[in-house]
Amino acid sequence: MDTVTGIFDNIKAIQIDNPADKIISQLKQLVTSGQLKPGDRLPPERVLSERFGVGRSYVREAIMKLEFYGLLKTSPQSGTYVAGYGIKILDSMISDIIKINKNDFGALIEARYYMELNSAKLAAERRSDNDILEIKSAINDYNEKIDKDLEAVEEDMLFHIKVAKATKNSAIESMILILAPDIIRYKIETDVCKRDLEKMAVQQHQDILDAIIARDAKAAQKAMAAHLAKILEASTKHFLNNTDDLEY
Amino acid sequence: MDTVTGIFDNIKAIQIDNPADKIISQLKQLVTSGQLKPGDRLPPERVLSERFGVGRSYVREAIMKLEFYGLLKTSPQSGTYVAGYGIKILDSMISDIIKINKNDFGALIEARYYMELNSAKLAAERRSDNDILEIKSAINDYNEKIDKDLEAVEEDMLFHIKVAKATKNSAIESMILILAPDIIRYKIETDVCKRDLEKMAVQQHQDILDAIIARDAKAAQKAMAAHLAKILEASTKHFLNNTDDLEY
DNA sequence: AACCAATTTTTGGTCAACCAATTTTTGGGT
DNA sequence: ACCCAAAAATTGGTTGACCAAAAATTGGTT
Repeated sequence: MDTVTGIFDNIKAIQIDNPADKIISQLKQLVTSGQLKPGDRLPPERVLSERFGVGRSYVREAIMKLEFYGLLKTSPQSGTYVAGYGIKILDSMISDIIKINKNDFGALIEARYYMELNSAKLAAERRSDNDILEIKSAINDYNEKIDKDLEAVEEDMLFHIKVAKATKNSAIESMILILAPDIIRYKIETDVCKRDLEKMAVQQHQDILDAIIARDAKAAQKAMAAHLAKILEASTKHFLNNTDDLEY
Repeated sequence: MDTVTGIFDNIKAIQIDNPADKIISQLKQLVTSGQLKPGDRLPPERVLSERFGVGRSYVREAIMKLEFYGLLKTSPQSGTYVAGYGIKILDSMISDIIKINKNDFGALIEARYYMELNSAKLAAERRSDNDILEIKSAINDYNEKIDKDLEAVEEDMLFHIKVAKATKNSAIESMILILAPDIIRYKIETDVCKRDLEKMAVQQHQDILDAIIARDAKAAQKAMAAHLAKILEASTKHFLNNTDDLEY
């Protein structure tokens, strides 16, 4: 036995969590325990870092994260304040923030599916002429790749992003954007887009575009549903789903 | 003239943007100019901070942000790498990330509307018995506040969050969560929820719950649409909307 | 020439010190 | 007692320095 590493091999795995997330947990506890009430000012960053036994960087990171979700508001030379939301909702939201970005693919694909249905619908209602041009361009890029028998996952995603842009709703656009990378990763990893499916997509994209051009919201939604049906079906088997009813 | 401040009053206002966002812009330029190709390793943080003339903290903040959206991946003692996505989509996504979180309320409310319709539907399909209990509890909290003639914006939001939890889809839950604070702010600022609307909500919440208990997806969706109709209508006047078709 | 172990360098991770603006305290003047 | 300006303390903002781990280099052995 030249080394003793074998014994400790599976020790280090614990404590993988980001320090910032642990700080968020601690802050949550401060809120739930009543030590930190809505509207209160947080202790100074220095105090927090000392009390939590961690560098100030992590405290700031945690605060930034919480601020991103609207739970904290920090004013430059004044302090950081808790949103005036009420303890119950604060508690609930902090809990969810911690487990955010640990989504399973099934949930991601499904969320995207519903999001995109609405995206297509609203795009059809509100698209400008320039939107049409951009979507056409994205379709062309996709088709070129397919013609050359190349992978075109990103070009497909870009098409969807352009459609989302046409909705003129920045919130919806942002959401589809947030989902995009995971979707791409999923598609590539699971090879859910077989060659024949990609060929079919050429026509499906065109159908969606045609409906958007015609400002036919219902047709656009239906075409999008058809386009996404396969990937939804393949990825949400763990949900008790019934995809045959398409009227959302 | 005791002071000369008057002259400089409107000088400082420029340069309001977060330094991190400017770094993201610069990184975007590196990508578009071809100096940084997909899959490449970024220059070390120190180099970037020097080249951009800014502290390393901001570089790290920008990288963290980009990493959150899946565009970068940083490995502890190795380096930060660009996602292998293709220049066009990278460019498009970075652009959108910069303008994220600057959503107008109209977009927010609308996005939430569609999200919640699906939330209600999926909740009806997948709710557990415990979900029912939690939703009931949220409804009770809301009703108590209303009975006492108190504001109950947060309690209402909590109801919606509980419904979202019942979907068992963490992605959808997260999205509703992200939208929640802005919605609350909007409601409070615009006083869109008049007293009579809040009274109506008591019954509407119950309708939604009943549909969820009955596992009637369509009814749940419809009830949710009715519940959100007013606020949607009030906030999306700048969109050319037709809210009378409820089949999403 | 090829391989491998020891060493050096480079990397992101972490922390502590400094800065400017704000707020609070102080103390002299009225 | 009150007021107001000056100084001290406190705040988040910003920067640079140190750490351990990983990668690259080196140099000797086969």
